[in-house]
Amino acid sequence: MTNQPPLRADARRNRAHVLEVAAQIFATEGLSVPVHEIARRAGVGTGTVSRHFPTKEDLFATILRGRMEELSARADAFAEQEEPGAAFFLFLAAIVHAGASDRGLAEHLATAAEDPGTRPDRMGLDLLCDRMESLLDRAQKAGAVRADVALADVQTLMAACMTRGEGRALDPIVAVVSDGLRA
Amino acid sequence: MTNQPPLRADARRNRAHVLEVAAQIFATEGLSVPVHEIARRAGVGTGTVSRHFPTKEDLFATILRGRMEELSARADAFAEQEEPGAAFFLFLAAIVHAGASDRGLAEHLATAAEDPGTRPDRMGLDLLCDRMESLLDRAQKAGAVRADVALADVQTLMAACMTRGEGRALDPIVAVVSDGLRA
Amino acid sequence: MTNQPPLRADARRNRAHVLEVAAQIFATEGLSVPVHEIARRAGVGTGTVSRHFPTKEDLFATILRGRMEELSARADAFAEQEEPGAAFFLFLAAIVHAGASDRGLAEHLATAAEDPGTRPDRMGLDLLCDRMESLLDRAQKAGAVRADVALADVQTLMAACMTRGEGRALDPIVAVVSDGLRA
Amino acid sequence: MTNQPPLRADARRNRAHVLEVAAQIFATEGLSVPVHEIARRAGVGTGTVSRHFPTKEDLFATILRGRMEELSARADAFAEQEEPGAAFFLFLAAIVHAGASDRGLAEHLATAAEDPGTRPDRMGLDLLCDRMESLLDRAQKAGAVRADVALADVQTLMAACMTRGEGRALDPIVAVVSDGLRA
DNA sequence: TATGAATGAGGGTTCATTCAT
DNA sequence: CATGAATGAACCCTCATTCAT
Repeated sequence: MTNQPPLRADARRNRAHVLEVAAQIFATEGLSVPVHEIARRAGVGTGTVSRHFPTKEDLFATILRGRMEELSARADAFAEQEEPGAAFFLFLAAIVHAGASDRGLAEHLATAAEDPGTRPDRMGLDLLCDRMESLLDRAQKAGAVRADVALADVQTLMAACMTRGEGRALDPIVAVVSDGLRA
Repeated sequence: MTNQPPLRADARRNRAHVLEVAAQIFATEGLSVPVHEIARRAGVGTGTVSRHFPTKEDLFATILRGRMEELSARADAFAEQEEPGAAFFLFLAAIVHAGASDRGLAEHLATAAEDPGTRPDRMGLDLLCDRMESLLDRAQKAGAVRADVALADVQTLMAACMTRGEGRALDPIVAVVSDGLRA
Repeated sequence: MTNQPPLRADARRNRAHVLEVAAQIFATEGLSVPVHEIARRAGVGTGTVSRHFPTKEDLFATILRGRMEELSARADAFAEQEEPGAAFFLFLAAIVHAGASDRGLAEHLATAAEDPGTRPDRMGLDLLCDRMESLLDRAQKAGAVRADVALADVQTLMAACMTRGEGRALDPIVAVVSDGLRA
Repeated sequence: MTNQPPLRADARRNRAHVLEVAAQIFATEGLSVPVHEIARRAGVGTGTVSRHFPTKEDLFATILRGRMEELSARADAFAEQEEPGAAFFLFLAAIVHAGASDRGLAEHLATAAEDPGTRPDRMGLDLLCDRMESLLDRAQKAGAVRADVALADVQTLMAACMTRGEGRALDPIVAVVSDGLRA
C-alpha cells in the first residue's frame, strides 16, 4: 500500500485540468488522439501528462472509471428512490445517454468485451455490471422486466446502446429498448 | 471518368484473394491490423495490396460495401418473399447477426456516424439505409411497427446492435429490440 | 524454424552497409549512439535500420557476435598451428587488441558479467569462453600457464584487458599479463 | 573565484546524505540510475539534489573524487609504512578491489579514457596517477618492478583491473598482474 | 533552503505508403 | 504486374533540469 502524500494544490489543479481536457477530447474524438495533443490543448508539457498518468491507458482508465462511478452512483440513487421497475429503466436510459455522448467510452466498450477479465475491473465496467445485475434482478422479481433475459443480454444491449448515435434524439431508442425489455 | 481496362486474370485473382483474406482478418481482429500482416497472410507483397487498394481505407471500404450489398440483397429478398412486418424484422435480425460477427464492421460503425456525408455513400451504409427506409415504411403502414419511430431511430438501433456482443447468443437481444419496435 | 528467403541483392547491400557503419560508430562512440544517428550516417531512413534489426539490441548483438566469431576463428587457427602455450598467449593478445579498439565491445563486456546466462549465448561471448577454456586447459597441461588460475580468472582478465586503453601501445600490457600468467 | 559562504548545518547534512546514498547506488547499480531515484532513496526532493550538484555529472564527479582521495591516502600510507615494492603492490591490490566493488567507478573509467584532459583533473584520476607514478618510480628504482613498463602502462592496467569482475575472488587476478609486473 | 511539479528534447519503435527492382 | 525494401512522420515514454511554491 503505497500511500502517496496528497498532491500539492497546483499539481492537483493541473491534474484535474488535464483530466478534464482529456475527457473532453476522448469524448469527441475517440481514444486515438495523441497524448501530445492532449497536453497541447491542456496547455502543459507532455511530461506533465505522463507524470500524472504514466500510461495513456492509465489516463483513459481514470476517466472511464470516473464515468462508471458517476453512473453507479446514479444507479444507487435510482435503486433507493424508485420502485424496482422504474429504477431499472431510468438506469438504462442514463447509460444510453452517457454512451451516446462519449465516443471514447463507446470505443472502449467495443473492445472491452474482447478480453474479459484481463484488467482487474475492466476499467470500472464491473462496477456498472454489479449495479445492473441487482437492478435487473429486482425488476424481474417485481415483474417489471421479462424473465427470459439474462444479465449478459442486458449488458450487451447496454454496450450496444452506448454506441454513439449520430447525436440525434435518443429517447425513441430508449423507448424501444425499454418496451422490448418490459414483461 | 477514368474507365480502367479490365484487370488481367492473375491480377483479378490476386485482388479477390486479398479481399477475402482482409475481410476475414478485419472481421476477427478489427481494423488496426497492419496492412503488412494482411499482405503476408494473403501471400502477396505489400505493394500488391496497395496497388489494388491505394489506401487502407479503400480496402476497408471495398469490403464494407460488399457486406452492405449482401445485406441489401437479403433485404430485397425479404421484401419480396415476406409480408411487410416479417420482412422488416427478419432484416433487423440479419443486420444484428452480421454486425456481431464482424469486429471491423462494428469498429467502423462506431466512428462512421462522426462525419456524415463526408464519403459519398458512407462506405455503403446508405445502401442499407435505403432498404431499411422502405422496409420500415411498409411495416409501419401495415401496422407491424409502431408509428412513432423514425428511420433515424432505427438506423441508430441498427448501428448499436451491430456492436460486437461477446460472442453470446444474440437471439434475446434481437427479441428485445424487435418486441420494442412492434406496434 | 522460420526459414527466410534470401534477401534481395540491394537489401543485402543495405543491411551490410548499416552493419558496417553501426560497427564503426559503436566502436568509436559506444552503445549509446541513437539509432537515428546510425541511420543518418548510413544514409538510410530509421525504418530501414529497424527492418533489418528490429531492436537496437539486435543490431548490437549481430555486430558483437560477428566480432566473437572472428576471434573464435583466430583461436582455432592458433590452436591448430601453434603449440599449446603459444596458442594461448597469442589468443590473449588478440583479445586485448580487439577490446582496446572497440568501445562498444568494452562497454558491453562491462555489463555482460552482470546477468550471466540471461541471453542464450551472452551475445556470442560463450563462443569465446569455450575457446578460451580449451586453450587454457591445454596450456596448463603443457606447463605453459600456471596451474592456479581458473578459467574464470582468465575471463575476468580478458574482460578487464578489453577495457579501452587510451589508444596507447598495448604490447607492454600484454607482456605483463602474459608474464603473470606464465607458469 | 566565487567563494561560497559555508553551508547551513542542515544543508550540509543533506548534501552529505545525498552523496552517501548516491555513492551506494552508483556502486551497485551503475551510472544510469535516474537522479529521481537517488533523490527518492535519499528522502529528499529532486531539487535538493540539483541544488547541491547542478549536474548529474557533478554528483558523480564528487563521489569519484572522494574515492580517489581515499585511494590516494592509502597510497600515501603504503609509501610511508612499507618498502617500495610492497607499497606498490599493495596499492595495486587496493585499486583492483576498489574497482571491482564499484560498478559506477568501472563504468566511468571505461569512458573516461576517451577525452583525456577535458575535465581539469579527469574527475580525480590524476590524483591517483600522481601517486602511482611515484610508487612505480620508487619500486622500479628498488628493483621490485620491471623497468620496461611505463607509468601509462600501469595506468591502463589499473583501469583495466577496475573493470568489474563478476564478484569472484580477485586474488588470483591481483596475483597474476603483480607477478607480471615483478622484475 | 527544500520541494517536487513541470518541462520538452530525445529515445526506440511502428506502419501506411512509395518506388526501384 | 508483383515485389518487398525503403521511407520518415508519428507514436508513447523517460528523465535531466528548471522554477514556482
